[in-house]
Amino acid sequence: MSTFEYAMPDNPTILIVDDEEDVRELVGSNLRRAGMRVVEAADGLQGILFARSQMPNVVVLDVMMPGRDGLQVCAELRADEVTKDIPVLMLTAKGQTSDRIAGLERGADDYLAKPFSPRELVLRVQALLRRAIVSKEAGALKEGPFELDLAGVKLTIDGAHVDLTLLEFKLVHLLVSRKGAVVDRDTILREVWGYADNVRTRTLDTHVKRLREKLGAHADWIQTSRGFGYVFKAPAQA
Amino acid sequence: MSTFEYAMPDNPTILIVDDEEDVRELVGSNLRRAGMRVVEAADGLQGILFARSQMPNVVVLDVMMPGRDGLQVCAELRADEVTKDIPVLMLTAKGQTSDRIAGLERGADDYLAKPFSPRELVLRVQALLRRAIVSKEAGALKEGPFELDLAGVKLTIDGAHVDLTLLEFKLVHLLVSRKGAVVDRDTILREVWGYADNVRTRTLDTHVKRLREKLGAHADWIQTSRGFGYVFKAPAQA
DNA sequence: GAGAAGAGTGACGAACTCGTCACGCGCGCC
DNA sequence: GGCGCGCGTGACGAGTTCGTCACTCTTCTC
Repeated sequence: MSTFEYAMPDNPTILIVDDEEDVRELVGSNLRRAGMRVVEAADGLQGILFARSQMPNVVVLDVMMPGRDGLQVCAELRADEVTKDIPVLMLTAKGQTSDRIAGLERGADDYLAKPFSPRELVLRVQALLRRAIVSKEAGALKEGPFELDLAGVKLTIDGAHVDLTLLEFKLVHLLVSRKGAVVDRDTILREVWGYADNVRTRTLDTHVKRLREKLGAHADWIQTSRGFGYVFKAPAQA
Repeated sequence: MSTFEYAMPDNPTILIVDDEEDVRELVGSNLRRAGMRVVEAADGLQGILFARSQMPNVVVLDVMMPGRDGLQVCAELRADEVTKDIPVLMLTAKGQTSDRIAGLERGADDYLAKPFSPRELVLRVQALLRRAIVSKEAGALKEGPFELDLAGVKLTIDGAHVDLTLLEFKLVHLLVSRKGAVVDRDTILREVWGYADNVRTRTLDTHVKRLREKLGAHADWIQTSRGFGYVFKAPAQA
């Protein structure tokens, strides 16, 4: 069984907030070795300022700090519209469950107790980065040869633009976003056309036909589930 | 300092995969009490089947199971296009760092060692759900009274739906996404209409007029910068 | 195999979308 | 203040989109 591999963002920025220089150095060098750009803040206030100005991809945040502690910093990041969505991984002494709960309640995404394996730290940061990737891709959808650009209301298949009407785009978007699952007729009519349930109409059939015509050789990615609805999935092999 | 609060998705679905019925019951009752819908699978294979058919919001997955263990299940979920993005939280016996590392390497998002606090479990599931919320919101844009749903190609103003043509939607989307910045005519024509630079046309003027008509009382959010283009910004006060 | 039901298909026409034109209004410069 | 230019406006018409209809084909059940 091979190790799972995700693509990483190019040179992600990680902000380390810890008053202990040796911890910053340990964490920093390991993250740099893993291909990340590291910014260091020596206290909570500096951490908040850097989070706002640098917009890092992940914040690694020590709980025990003089002045503003990690719990306070996390709460402030979450309360600020600019930084509220930045993933936060908290470092703590070999603390109790109650400490971890306090952090999670303040919006932390993950927790790691000192002393920790540098390898585990890197992997946890990478797991948080993966979630950010999924988030970034929400404005686009790629399945098989199909690529939907939601902002531009554009479909391309194997790199070639396919000219769709708005209704056709909504239809293929619904089916692609539920790839592999049969979407029943009432659901399609409700979500694409805004119809109530149990409406008798042939317009869906007509639009599926028109969409398939435009998909050309890839028409068979949209398959009929008789008596139920339609499903977007790869054609069976010959 | 008050506890941080995030909105939760309506009735999220959590899939629990564990061969021990008492663990499934403990985890399940706590998640249900927290407002979540719970699906249970008694072994790895059933877990994979349910993940595909139910598309849960989070999978809670035990490592130690006869037959297909949690590491294998996680790897298979990640290898499958349909389930690859579902967040996975792994449960293990009081294991070593090396076990956690193996799970993270196979694509798990989080880890919790038995015995665990039910409160901590709920919070960690909620943290994973929050990440899913951020992901869902990437397809929306909100500025002042304007809300654009990119996936649905829908504009609402102060909660009221505004019926736009595709071109009008693209136009308002471009302006809103650059809120406060003047977008010059050539840029608008290029990005919305696909025209080359220096095209002489009045169609933009006409469409801005039509869009303003549809915006009614909010027409003055779209302002003319004479000789340059248009800008989306809050109207000056009287 | 027969019949019923569901989906595919081609064609029609109403409604909508979009670009252009010509006139009028407003702004900025001399 | 006058003039020129840019933008607003109403109207027109070509082209497109969309829903419906009727016929045909396919699938499923008895």
